[in-house]
Amino acid sequence: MEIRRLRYFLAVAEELHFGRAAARLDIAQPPLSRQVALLESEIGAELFDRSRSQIRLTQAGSVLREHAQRLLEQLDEAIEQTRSIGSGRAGRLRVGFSDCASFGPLPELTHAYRTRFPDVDLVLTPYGATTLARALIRGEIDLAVSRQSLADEAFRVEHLCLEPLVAAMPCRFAGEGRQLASLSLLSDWPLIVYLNPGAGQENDPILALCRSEGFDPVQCIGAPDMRAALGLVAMGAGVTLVPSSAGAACLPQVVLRPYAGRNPQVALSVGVRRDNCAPQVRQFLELCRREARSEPARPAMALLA
Amino acid sequence: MEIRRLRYFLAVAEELHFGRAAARLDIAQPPLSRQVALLESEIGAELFDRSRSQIRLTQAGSVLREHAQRLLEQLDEAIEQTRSIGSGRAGRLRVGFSDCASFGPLPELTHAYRTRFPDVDLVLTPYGATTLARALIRGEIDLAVSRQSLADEAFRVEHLCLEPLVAAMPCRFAGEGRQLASLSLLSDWPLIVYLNPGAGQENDPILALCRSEGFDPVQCIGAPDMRAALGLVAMGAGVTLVPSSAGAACLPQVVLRPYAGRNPQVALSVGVRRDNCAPQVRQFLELCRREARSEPARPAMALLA
DNA sequence: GCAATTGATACTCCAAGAGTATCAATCAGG
DNA sequence: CCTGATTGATACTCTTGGAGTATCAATTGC
Repeated sequence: MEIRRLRYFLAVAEELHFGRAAARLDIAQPPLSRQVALLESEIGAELFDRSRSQIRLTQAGSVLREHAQRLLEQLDEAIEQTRSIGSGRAGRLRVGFSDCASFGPLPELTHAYRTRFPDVDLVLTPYGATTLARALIRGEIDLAVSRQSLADEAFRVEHLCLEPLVAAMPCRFAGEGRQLASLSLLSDWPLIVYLNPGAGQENDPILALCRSEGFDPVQCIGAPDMRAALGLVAMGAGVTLVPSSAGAACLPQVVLRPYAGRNPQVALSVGVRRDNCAPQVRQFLELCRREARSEPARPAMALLA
Repeated sequence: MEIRRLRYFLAVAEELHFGRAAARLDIAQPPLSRQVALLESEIGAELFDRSRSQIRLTQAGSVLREHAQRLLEQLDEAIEQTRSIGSGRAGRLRVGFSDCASFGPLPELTHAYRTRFPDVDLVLTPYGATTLARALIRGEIDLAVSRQSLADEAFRVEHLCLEPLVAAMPCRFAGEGRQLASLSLLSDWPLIVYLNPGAGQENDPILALCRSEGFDPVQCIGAPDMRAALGLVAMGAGVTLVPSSAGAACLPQVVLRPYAGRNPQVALSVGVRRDNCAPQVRQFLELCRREARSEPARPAMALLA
């Protein structure tokens, strides 16, 4: 059974005239007659009553016509839907993000993507820092957005943006100035670290930064994520460093202060499995790159305005 | 788009292995790869992720697989249904009958047909004597069963059975004997005629029979159908002649009496348009012929037993 | 690093579909 | 009742496209 025969049959069933049907199909009449006859012998049923000059559908032909019409419509629809998904206009995109990625450009990016691709089902799932990479490896998500490094052979990682770090400290610790003259001014308070909760605190990049600035904090407190770290700061437990965009989620008891000196420009990065070449992924990443170009990282001072 | 490509694609989607899929389809692997590639370029979407040694379905492929599976099932079902109707195992058969055809072999015939072809929707519609032939001409029914003659160039007519006529008279008119010595014994009572209500009474075959037996009834009363005629007999309005099988519908005030002499053996006939070669019609008529052979008309005396 | 597996490619061959010419049957009109 | 027109079927040829064989390239597992 070939679709062509159904199409030919349907044309004849609608025109009830081999000549007109052939013209509509843009073929000659004899092959049309032949194909319909082949269809009839294939099914084993007369589809047309040719006893008069005006042909008519038999019962069997009438039923087949309805089926054929429905089938061809469904086929077109299936192809169109498949094409949409293949082009990235439709389908599904699963983005996992670690908690501290909620701040920064991700909300705007997802909004832009949804606006550009309203028929894609964008599934956003928060993950803990340790489970995000695993979800990406297992294929539970297509994209992983995180501030942690997603270094893995199987991943391709792009930076969404680079943000300077700023000091987060309780209001009552904070001095007058808008900017800390040096990061070492924080050395008297406990340092709250949170970036790699899975790994040991000793490897934390914030702690490493402090050491490179020439001091060791009096104490090091681990927190599972940035939000928890800011909570600890609000409670006066210590100080920490956060990306400047974290200001959006800052608690009233906390002030953010840029500081002079070396600033490692913490990155928000997006990871994707190298073997994932889904158009939805590709287009999301392209959108990321465009946004990154058009909207450079806000200067650290902006959040104090 | 050709069905073959969908079948090939589905095989690969299920096996996730071109070699095994090709073996299942009983073709070589290269043409299978080619056809799948052609399907992909036709749709304009990658259907398989071939980046690893183990191929996988893409989103688009996964969606197309579901559609293809459903479509192919529906196609098979459509063909099977069409085939059933074309063979006469399923479909619809519209039988019209005039009232007086309810008596005689029609009930048993329809029952036998329904038993033999349970999937055919047998539509039985009663018609008045005048509307039956019109319905057949218009194609509103496939078969017309009637005791009237359905003579028309466009019809093919077969006799279902021949039945002797018997006299129907009110109990109080009836004499002692089980059989009338002669039809002319009825000459003193009004004759009720009903066979051709559309045509004039003068052409009624019952009246003609009486005349050929050598008498004119004292009066001639028209009735629209046999049931009405028997009602008139029950009310003592006169006498009539009915097919012997009418005993089944006889009222208690009426007795049926065979009579000696010429009996025109009224026929129950079935008419069909010559251009109607539907298998349901053909098989119904074949059933009629078989029944007619296996069950000859009951002798008139039987109904008195 | 090498052998094995697996899908893609190049090329040939054949079958099936499409075109041309023509026939047969039906129907309308004189 | 005959004739011409219409319409679908048939015979034959040609071309397109699908299938087979041989082979290559890439990936994977030992």
